[in-house]
Amino acid sequence: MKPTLQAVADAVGVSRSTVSNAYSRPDQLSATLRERILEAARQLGYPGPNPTARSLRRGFVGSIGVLFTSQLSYAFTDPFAVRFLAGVGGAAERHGTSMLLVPLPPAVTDARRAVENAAVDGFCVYCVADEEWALDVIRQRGLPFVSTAPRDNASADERFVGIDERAAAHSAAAHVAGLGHRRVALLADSVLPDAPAGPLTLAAVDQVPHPTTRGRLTGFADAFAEVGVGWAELTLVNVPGNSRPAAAAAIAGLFDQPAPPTAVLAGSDVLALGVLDALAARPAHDRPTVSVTGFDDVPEAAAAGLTTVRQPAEEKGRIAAELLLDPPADAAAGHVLLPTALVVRASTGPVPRS
Amino acid sequence: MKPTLQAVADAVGVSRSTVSNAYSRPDQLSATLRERILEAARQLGYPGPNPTARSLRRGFVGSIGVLFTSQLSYAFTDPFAVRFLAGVGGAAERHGTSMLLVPLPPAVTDARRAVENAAVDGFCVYCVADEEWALDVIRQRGLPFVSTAPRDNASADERFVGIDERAAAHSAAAHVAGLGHRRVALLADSVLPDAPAGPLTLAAVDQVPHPTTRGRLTGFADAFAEVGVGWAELTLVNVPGNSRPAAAAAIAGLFDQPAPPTAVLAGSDVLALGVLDALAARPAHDRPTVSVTGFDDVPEAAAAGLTTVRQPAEEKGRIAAELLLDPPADAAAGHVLLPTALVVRASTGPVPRS
DNA sequence: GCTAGTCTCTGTATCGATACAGACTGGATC
DNA sequence: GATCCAGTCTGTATCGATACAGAGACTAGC
Repeated sequence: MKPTLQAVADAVGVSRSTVSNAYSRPDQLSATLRERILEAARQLGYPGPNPTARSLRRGFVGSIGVLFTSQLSYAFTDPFAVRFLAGVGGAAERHGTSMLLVPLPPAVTDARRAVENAAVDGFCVYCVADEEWALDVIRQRGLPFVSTAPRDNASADERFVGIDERAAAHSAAAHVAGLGHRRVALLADSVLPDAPAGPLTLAAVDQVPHPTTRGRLTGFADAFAEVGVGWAELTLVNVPGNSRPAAAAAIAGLFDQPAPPTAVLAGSDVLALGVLDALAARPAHDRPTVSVTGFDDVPEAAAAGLTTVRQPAEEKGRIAAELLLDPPADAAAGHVLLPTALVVRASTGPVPRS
Repeated sequence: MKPTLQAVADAVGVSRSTVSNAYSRPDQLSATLRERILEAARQLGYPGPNPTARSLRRGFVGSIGVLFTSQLSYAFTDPFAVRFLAGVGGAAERHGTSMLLVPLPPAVTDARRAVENAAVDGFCVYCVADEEWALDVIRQRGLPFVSTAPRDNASADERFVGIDERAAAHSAAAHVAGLGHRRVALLADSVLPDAPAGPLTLAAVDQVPHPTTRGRLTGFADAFAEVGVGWAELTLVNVPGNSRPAAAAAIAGLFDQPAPPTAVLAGSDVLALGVLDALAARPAHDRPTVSVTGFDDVPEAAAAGLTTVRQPAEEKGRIAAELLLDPPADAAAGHVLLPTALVVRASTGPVPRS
């Protein structure tokens, strides 16, 4: 059907190797012969070496995988994820490498298979949930990877780019505590798997399984412990899924309770924006003054006047891809902590006198 | 190094074929033998069939390519492109297919090579510039593709999903014309390749090379022709690149001219938002009242109160992927025109009395 | 004139799997 | 007891290229 490299070789009367060299190693043959070969290829409609066959023989593919442990369409909805992807894309582009986005089916068995079958040279693991099984598969395949979230049993030689979640969260909470807030709600995505939306009682913050969420909640708790507010006095609110409507729904009832929180610390900007939505949805005469903080500093946060913790999203993606594409010789350099900064905007203020 | 399928076969004492069947065709062997094989594979650390070798033999890859004729990092900056990608991603996910984002180097020779080398089963071509060369390569490779923008020499059997650019643009312009505007600027990205930012004189709209841009500009011109304003009376403004700052820079000087436009029709929301930025940047006492329209209805448009033409971005991506992944038997069904709608918001109003 | 060295090009082995035809069992059918 | 058949498994050919060692031809140097 489609001509192969052999067909071109036969047409020109040279060996297959020579045709291959005409494409991949121009210095291995004379310019005139090379031109003759390419011309013959053009005549025959030969589209160049088959990428799959070439990858098999060469032992690498020329593309890196990005793994989201969530719906692929969700990834494009999350502004932080999009900035991250932009960073990965930029680095990949500079490196002449493609990006493979691998959707993971809900069932773990199928998802494992998807990771096993991805034709890539390595993975950037952007996790929104527990992804240990995925790393197992990647290790088994012998592929390099970079993870972007802290993990409980990460080994020292694993490449990583991320932030100090706990310290970053602390900065936001300390700001809110400094404004005098003592009745505070902490809002986070999937605090416990399958927990319902709304307030959730948890004996200790250590029980939160997902390391990122645990890190942020711990940072929040740290800051309030410093002003004498213990974990048990904080209201923990679970949101199943990182979306504005979900956050709005989870928080809505809270403001109608006897002693409602005067501040809400959210584990992401998306959640925080959902809290602002919930407040905005109330009639003006029944709208409590609540301080709200987010996390990430996505583009929408600035427009909404949201106080938040900035982390460099695009940078994170860029560095993740670079750590993968040209690994530093020094193992320590493979562990990158990015700076974060508290960005104070209009969404936080002193406790209103009631 | 890493065990191959052969190694597993040897360990269990069966043929390579049988091990292959254990993975890919479980009905071809007894359940007990299959279990023995998978167990041995686990023992040996065999990560499952090599994706590349499998693809070579089977003749397909299990992933589709998305081609942007622009920087990959740019694609994630453009809100419309992001929604499009979300649509493609959702469809790919449902189909169990991966998405390969292929960055194209600036030089055409290199870019051709990139398209030749992409290991995919087909392409969604999201073009922001002339992409005929890319389609040539894809056709030569014998791969299916779906394009999402009108093309001048598209053949009837090519799959396509898009909108009636001209009619959609007409609806926006007719709205503005109906408000009484007669001094109007048309703003578009890359009207002519390499043209400088700012006003551009063009004898006729047919001279615009890019079909999408030409379609929209023609629609704008149509509506004004109907109220007696000819092409020559419209101010055409070129923006090199679809970004807010570029649009702001290109339009800025226009409002200081003798008879400034009372309305600006932009070829995309991003450009329109740039116009609003340019206006907002002026001191309040020197800020002309200008009606502005966009195109696409990206999420930011609603927040900015921008009058625009809505086209279903995510739907476009979804349908593009579906046309690629399960092609309709009927060729006519492979050509999908999506509906558009004029969304009137605060950014357009009657001509101010001066 | 002979050895070296450089340029080109060829031939064979190999990358790691899947497809497909066929061989072998053991029981059901008549 | 011969025939058929379904259920399992094997063996060989093949997918389309690249790597690498080596063969010829040709120039240079002494």
